[in-house]
Amino acid sequence: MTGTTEIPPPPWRRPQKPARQRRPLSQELIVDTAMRILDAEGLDALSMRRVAMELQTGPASLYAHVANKDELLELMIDRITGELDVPAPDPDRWQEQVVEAGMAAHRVWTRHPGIARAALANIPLGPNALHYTEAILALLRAGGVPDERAGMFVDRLSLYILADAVEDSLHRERRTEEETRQYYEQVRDYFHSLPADRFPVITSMVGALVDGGGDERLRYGLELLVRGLASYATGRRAPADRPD
Amino acid sequence: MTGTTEIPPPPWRRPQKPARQRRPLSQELIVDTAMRILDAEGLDALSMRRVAMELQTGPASLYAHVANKDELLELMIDRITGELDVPAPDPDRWQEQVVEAGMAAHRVWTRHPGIARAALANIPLGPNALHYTEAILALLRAGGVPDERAGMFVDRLSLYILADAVEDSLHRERRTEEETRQYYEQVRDYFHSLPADRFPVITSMVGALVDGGGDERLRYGLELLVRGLASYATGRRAPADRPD
DNA sequence: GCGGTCATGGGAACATCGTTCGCCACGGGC
DNA sequence: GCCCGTGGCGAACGATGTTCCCATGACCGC
Repeated sequence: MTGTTEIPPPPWRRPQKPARQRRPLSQELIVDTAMRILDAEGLDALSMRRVAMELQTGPASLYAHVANKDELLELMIDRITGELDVPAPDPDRWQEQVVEAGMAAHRVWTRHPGIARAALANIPLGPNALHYTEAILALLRAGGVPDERAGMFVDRLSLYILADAVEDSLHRERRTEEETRQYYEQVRDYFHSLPADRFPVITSMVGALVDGGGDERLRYGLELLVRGLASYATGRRAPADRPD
Repeated sequence: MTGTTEIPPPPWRRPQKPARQRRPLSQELIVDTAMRILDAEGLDALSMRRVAMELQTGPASLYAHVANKDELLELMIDRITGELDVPAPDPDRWQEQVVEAGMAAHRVWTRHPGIARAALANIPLGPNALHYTEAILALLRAGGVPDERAGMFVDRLSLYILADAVEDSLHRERRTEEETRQYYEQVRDYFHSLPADRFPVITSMVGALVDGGGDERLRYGLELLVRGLASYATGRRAPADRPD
């Protein structure tokens, strides 16, 4: 804060003072910059030193507002959890709603490249995560899922979504889009080149093994989980549980 | 240079030569010792230096037999994949068989603490992994699952198993058995202390959220996936797909 | 036999990383 | 008006994966 009765600064000292501007360095500011680095360059580029540099200071300064890197990651994860959104329950469409919510959550995680890796470590329990859990549970309850089933289901669901996001980030980080295509081409050829007598099943179904992009696989897993949950329903069959 | 006409070694230098025994340092030997360290102290303790120290040499020596740490991890993962086992297909029990195979695979991964984290990065494609995939696919085919479904299913199944193993290892590494119990106690209390008007669903089903150990949760997820897969069956209902 | 070549073995160093130590400057309470 | 606590931060510590460069020793063509 520049005082009210400031003396006219000597001209040759002029450029130094504004460069040394008093940036009040708070936990929020630190998380802000960390998020910016994460979104732009991924988790591997996020180091304490990098954050400090962005704030034009040394790494030691951060530790006054953040216990360590793990806490910083937790704060970031909690903030990201706040971006998760769940639709209002529609009992007739609960299965599709759960699948769509899962797809949306996956999109949120991959929007911040690599952070899913850290999120897998700390089960989030902040207010944002609670709201999300509450909303999913409401969806399930509206669909008639008994509580004992629903409780564990949300746990398994978020584990699956995070795992897929982690896998995505790990693959994306070492290959470009084009290299990934070539890689899958090679895998396909490799499968085809296998001896059919030792791998009769694999060689006869290469297409089913390697076809399908990330989104398709993700959705398939979500559907497996949801239909599995629906299969426990005792009396009435859930609406979407018909053969296709 | 020790010439051909070697002078008789001084007695006090004697014990040095056998200690400096020529250990021929091969890729297999490196993987062996790395596995020993992993099993005894976990993935975090596994560093190039640690492996080199165990072999009484410097870290640089390893790079003649192993391109880098990632390749070493890949070799270890491939070896571990060889421990995976799948029962011979019994068409009447294919659902239980898949679940049991999943539980067994999880046991293999957690027997080598932390390695699942690395396995999530590199989808294994070595011969051992192929045999495993082949066996699971045979199980599914015997159960009457169409190929297009089965292909993606094995992918999702192993992703889920690995994810659960990763979660386990991450939690186990920061807390002892007793601390974990206390931790869950705290979570339970925390859930109970939440305002019921803002979190009506969560507060009314705390038990369903926190109860159940790791194995129970793992099995539940496996059953979700398998029952989900069975629900696609068009004609006949799969044997185990009855309400309970 | 013998000299040269080349892969293996390894000591030292480099570039990072997360984190801690100790000092500096400032600002509000006695 | 002094004084002490606290935020800021340069420097350093210990660890990591990896590379440089040199010594050693075995093999191979002459």
